[in-house]
Amino acid sequence: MLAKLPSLSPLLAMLERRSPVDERDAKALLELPHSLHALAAGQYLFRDGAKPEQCHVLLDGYVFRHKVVGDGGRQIIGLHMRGDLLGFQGSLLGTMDNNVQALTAVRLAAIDAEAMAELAQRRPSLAKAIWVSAMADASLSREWLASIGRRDAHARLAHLLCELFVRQEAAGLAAGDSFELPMNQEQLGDTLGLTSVHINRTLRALEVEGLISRRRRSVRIEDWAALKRAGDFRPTYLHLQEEEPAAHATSSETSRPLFAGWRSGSGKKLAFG
Amino acid sequence: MLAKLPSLSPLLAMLERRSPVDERDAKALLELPHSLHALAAGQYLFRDGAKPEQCHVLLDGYVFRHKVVGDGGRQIIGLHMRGDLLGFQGSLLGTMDNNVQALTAVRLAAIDAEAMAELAQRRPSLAKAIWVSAMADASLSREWLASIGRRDAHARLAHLLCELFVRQEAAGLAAGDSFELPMNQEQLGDTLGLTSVHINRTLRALEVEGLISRRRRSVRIEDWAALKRAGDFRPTYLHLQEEEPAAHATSSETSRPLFAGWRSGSGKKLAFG
DNA sequence: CGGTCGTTTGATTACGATCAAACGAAGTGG
DNA sequence: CCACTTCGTTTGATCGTAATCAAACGACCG
Repeated sequence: MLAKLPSLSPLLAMLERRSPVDERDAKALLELPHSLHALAAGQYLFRDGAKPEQCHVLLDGYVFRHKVVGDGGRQIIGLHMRGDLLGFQGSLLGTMDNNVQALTAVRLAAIDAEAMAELAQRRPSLAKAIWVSAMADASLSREWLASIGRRDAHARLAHLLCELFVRQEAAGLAAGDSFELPMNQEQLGDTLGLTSVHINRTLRALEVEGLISRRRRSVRIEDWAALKRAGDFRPTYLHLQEEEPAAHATSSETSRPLFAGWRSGSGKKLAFG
Repeated sequence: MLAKLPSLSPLLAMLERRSPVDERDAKALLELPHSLHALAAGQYLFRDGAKPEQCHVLLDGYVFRHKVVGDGGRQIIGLHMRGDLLGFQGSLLGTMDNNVQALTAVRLAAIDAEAMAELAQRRPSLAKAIWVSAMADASLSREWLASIGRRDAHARLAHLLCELFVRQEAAGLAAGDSFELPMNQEQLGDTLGLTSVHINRTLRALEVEGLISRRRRSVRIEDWAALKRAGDFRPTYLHLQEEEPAAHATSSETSRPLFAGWRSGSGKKLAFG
């Protein structure tokens, strides 16, 4: 009955990017009842403390999650783009512990969370795919944690730009070597734990070093290798199938030393496994 | 057939702390085949880049996850204690993107990841409980992100101490108003994105302010209300059933303003939902 | 053409890093 | 039982990255 391209196909595409979905399950997913909505930039999808009963599939535009700390500071803890599933975790946990807000104008499809959970229970390949996408999401948070905790402003910003580029590319949103930076400098600061002033200067630095150039909200990558190096960017944590251009052997990850920082006296290591 | 207390009961207890598990499913879980292991402090459970085929239930001791960034710095991205399930996410994603290492001497049970996943597929209440615990884990990362990004050293440390206390209490590990701090000051620094020197001074500050006292690796909470205040600690993000002593109305979370930091011109807010 | 939002730049401050060294506790071997 | 070692904690002095405060500038909009 659905006309040409089903509304939920961006969700399916996102899931299939990380885990195969068999044909019957795909069909069932696309036929899930849903309603379409449009939001202006700044509107909330979920608020901290809310009890979500629907989850949303992001069809177009950008969305961010954030937490507000005691002194009024805001930390952006996640960015979402086309295909991402929002609020599924909140519906499982019962209560949202963060805010989800539209970064740009946004189109989305709302699905009953119960129906979603029930479908996942009956469709193993879908359940797996949703699991994998949720775990990949968590993986992003952990990489951000490492970035904010242990990289300086320059590397942090370079890392975020790399991530945005690769994710947009994977979602079919990046054109060539340019991508959209859907946030202003204050929001960038709140994402990286910096101030907007410092973002401005750091952005400028990346530009004069010849790593990127900007025009309005669009960023062009002038030197991908150098940007990756500056940001210490290794895309494994994104858990996307395709491993980037090439020249990036995954096996090298496995053979890294990894003993850095541990100086316990207990002689034997690796006795387990 | 199982003698007295089944080995996997800490896992079941952890799951039931967040989501009910019905009796048949609980029994099936406890009967999962597994092998028991002991590790010394410093040994690795999983390494970045590994492809785990087993997951581990932590029976005793403490474990931490960490990432190593380009310049050799280490960021600790998670702490685990009795009952926690480790490596399930890694087995789903196929490749570990962080290291999991014993913080103290540790006892654990290893379960075949396939068997675990299959059991979850056949046992709805278990599947739900595992989902919820995984999502709660992700929720912790997000709170840590907010803490490292937007709280100063003093608040960050106070927040971590609050979290450790509440989690140990929930796991039945905290005695009265004292709890174990299973890490040294360098590890605390790597957890909070600070140096060990600064941890030392901040710890001292919390002590002279009368919020805590210490003896060896044990911390006693001298003023819980003040410590929570100092750390901006609101335990919602832990997603534990019990909501702490009392005097903490969850509904107050819902009614907070939450507009802080957003200054978009697009007049209407909250038009959605 | 004023008004608002976002970007850019400058001057100063401060929080936490870094460097360095002494001290204390626990374990080891003579 | 006491040197001796090792690991962790503590303290001091100085440095540097990023915050803060302040203001001008630029772009878009009605």
